[in-house]
Amino acid sequence: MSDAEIDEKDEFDLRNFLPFLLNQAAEESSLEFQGVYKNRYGMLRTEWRVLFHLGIYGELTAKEIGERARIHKTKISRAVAKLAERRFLMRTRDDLDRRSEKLTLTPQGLAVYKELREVAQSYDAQLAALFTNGEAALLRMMLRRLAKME
Amino acid sequence: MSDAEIDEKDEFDLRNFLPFLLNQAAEESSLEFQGVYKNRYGMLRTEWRVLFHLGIYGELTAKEIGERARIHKTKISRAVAKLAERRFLMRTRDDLDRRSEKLTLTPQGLAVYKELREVAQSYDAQLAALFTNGEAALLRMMLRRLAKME
DNA sequence: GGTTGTTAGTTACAAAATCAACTATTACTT
DNA sequence: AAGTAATAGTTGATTTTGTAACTAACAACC
Repeated sequence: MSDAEIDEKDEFDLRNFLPFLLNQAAEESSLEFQGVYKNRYGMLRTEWRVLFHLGIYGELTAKEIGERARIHKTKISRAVAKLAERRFLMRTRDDLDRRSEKLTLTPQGLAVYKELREVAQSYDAQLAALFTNGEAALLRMMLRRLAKME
Repeated sequence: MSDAEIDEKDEFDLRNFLPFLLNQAAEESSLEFQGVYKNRYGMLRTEWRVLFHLGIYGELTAKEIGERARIHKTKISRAVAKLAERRFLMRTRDDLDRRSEKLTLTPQGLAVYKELREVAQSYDAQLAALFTNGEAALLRMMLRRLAKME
């Protein structure tokens, strides 16, 4: 085997490449939770995110949700339309700026949010249980930094 | 404010929910690298992954790549077709099992892989520099566990 | 050796994401 | 106040993904 050929066998390991690892972990960890909101409520990923934002923070505009979760406005727009159609949220024009509308969950939307929150919390606990408390806390911190959320 | 209303203000924090955090971090961390393979080579995510698998491991079948990276066979099929069209890889029927074909990079494919690998390595280093060496190593380990890669 | 079941990979159709252009409203500039 | 630019959100066209059905080759069983 020549030196050139040895060179081909490189040491780069995909299984250590952070963007790849993050994607694999994100995809894998989304699966179980996705099963719930998708099969049980016919929801899409952006939809539960919007629902959660409203459930957690109360009244928000589409723009605000988009900024917080870094979701493009067309995605938000379509998710909001679907959630409104299913009577999970209500839109009211903002009288101070009539271009935007304030979004709030309906009682049904809130009920669904609360159910999903339960599932989310226990799933999160299940994932965190793979590590010690300190490790899990560190992981969350590191992910927030990678996500430029801090 | 009634107890019921106080109850609505819940302590669930999306910014700590692992599937959400993982997704945000994955998306954010993919951006810069995506810019390179997308703008420079008109490649899609699945395509660079296939390219990398072949660059790193040498000859593989579509099925093997799919298993290693947990990518669905239709995605692989299309990625392989595009890479073949651009002469980045070659397909040769496996004579022992003529259903499958062995995939290998062409010299051009290998050249592109090497360029992308450079970018990937320096980008990875840049991300890892957000943490201490020990933290980064722990992060990779935790992500592999979450991705069920170990 | 023919029937039935599996497997590798492709293709067709439906669902969803992306990108650009659009409407309506507000903000800025003069 | 008119004209221009900017912003919130929507819509339509294109691209990409996901799902299911398909072809071709192999395996197992009687």
